[in-house]
Amino acid sequence: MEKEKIDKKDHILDVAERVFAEQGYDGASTRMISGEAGVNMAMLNYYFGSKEGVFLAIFERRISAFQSTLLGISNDSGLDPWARLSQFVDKYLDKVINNNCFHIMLNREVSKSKKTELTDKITTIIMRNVHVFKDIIEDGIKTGAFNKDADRELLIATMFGTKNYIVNTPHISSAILGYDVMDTKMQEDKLKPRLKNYMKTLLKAYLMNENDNK
Amino acid sequence: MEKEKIDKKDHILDVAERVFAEQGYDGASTRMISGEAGVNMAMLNYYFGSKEGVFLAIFERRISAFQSTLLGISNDSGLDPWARLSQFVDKYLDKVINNNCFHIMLNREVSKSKKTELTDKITTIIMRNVHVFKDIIEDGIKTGAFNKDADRELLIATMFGTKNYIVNTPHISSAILGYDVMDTKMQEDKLKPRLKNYMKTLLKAYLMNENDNK
DNA sequence: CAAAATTAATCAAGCGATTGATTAATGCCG
DNA sequence: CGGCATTAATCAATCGCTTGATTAATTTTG
Repeated sequence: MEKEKIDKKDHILDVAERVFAEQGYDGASTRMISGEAGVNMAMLNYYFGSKEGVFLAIFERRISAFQSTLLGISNDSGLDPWARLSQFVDKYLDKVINNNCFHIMLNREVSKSKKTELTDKITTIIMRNVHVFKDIIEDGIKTGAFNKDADRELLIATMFGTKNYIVNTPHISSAILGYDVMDTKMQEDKLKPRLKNYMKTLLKAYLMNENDNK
Repeated sequence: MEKEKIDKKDHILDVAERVFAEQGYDGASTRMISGEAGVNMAMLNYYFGSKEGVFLAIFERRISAFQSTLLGISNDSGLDPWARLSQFVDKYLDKVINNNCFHIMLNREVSKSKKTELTDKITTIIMRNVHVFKDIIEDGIKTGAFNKDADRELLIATMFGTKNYIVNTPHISSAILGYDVMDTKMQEDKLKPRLKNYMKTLLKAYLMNENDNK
């Protein structure tokens, strides 16, 4: 059959990513995942070694692509700070909303207040994104383009926190916005442009207004 | 023994709240909770009926106090919009940071993308806080105090999202801020005043600046 | 003593993981 | 090419363990 023969491993990871986002890591069982993926349970261990192996494999798959996206932004050092920041917002929000299941899963696990090997690993990954953003902000402050007494660290919380609120708690944000934020078409037509525009307006208001931030 | 005889039920709920925040609902076992609370496992079911009963009892205990806090703010209709907003930020952040374990636990469960009876219940609770905030914003826009083309819905995401980012992912925010955000003393001395001040500056910049938000 | 509180022991169900057997795919050699 | 050997993929069955919950017996309390 000449039809699309998507890789079976990839298919399992797609399903697992969704189920982990739906139920959480502990709430999702290997039987659930294998059942919904239409494969025998033993295949998960055959391919990925263990349940945690499946979880980590989902990471491996997403991270590399994400890293290259980020690096593409921070390397455009020819641009002025605001253009770089603007580009970061656009590309970052695009990527995150496209991979919303992954980011729900990721942030859910890191919100355990007890440190584990896994939360440490996730923390490291997230901090890479944070540093790209922070570097742009600090560069802008240094060159005088951005307000010098802006709170850089808490602005990070606002940038990623706003995004998380929309993406990670879909029931809440859907109720607030009035449409299903998990729906792909809605994301493209409404959510993405609105969120991008809002985020840039907010950042500009805080970083580039005339008032003293005190 | 005349020593402090704090209610045993309350003690169990205190411990359970912390363990749920540390491990998540599914990750926390009844043996863990009873063990750390120093009571027999069967006592959980004796007092609260089931594991879910413990979870819900934690809610009951926190919600009523929280509601009165919120109502106290929205009823101060003599104040101008900015004063009300400012008061909301202060009181809300105080309350949330004091009960950080509860809010970690709460947001963690609602970030499951699959709807359940429990996530619906939590969504309803969270939406009450959201409406208090939204009413203040809309009132301010109506009276002309706030920028008329501000995105009210996404500003909600920023207000609660920024807070969540700091409170719910303590490993991340501690790494960014350079101190332990779970430490009570640090919260009082550094986190609370800084976050309150930042949040109000950010809101003012977005809602009350001169530039057109387009 | 009677009621409430507390305990250890036990239960069925579900968990992740492994097993050994079976089938499908691939490689190798004459 | 054709037949055998080797590897990869898949399966049902089951392992040992942990889970949340319940029991029946015991202790504490008023």
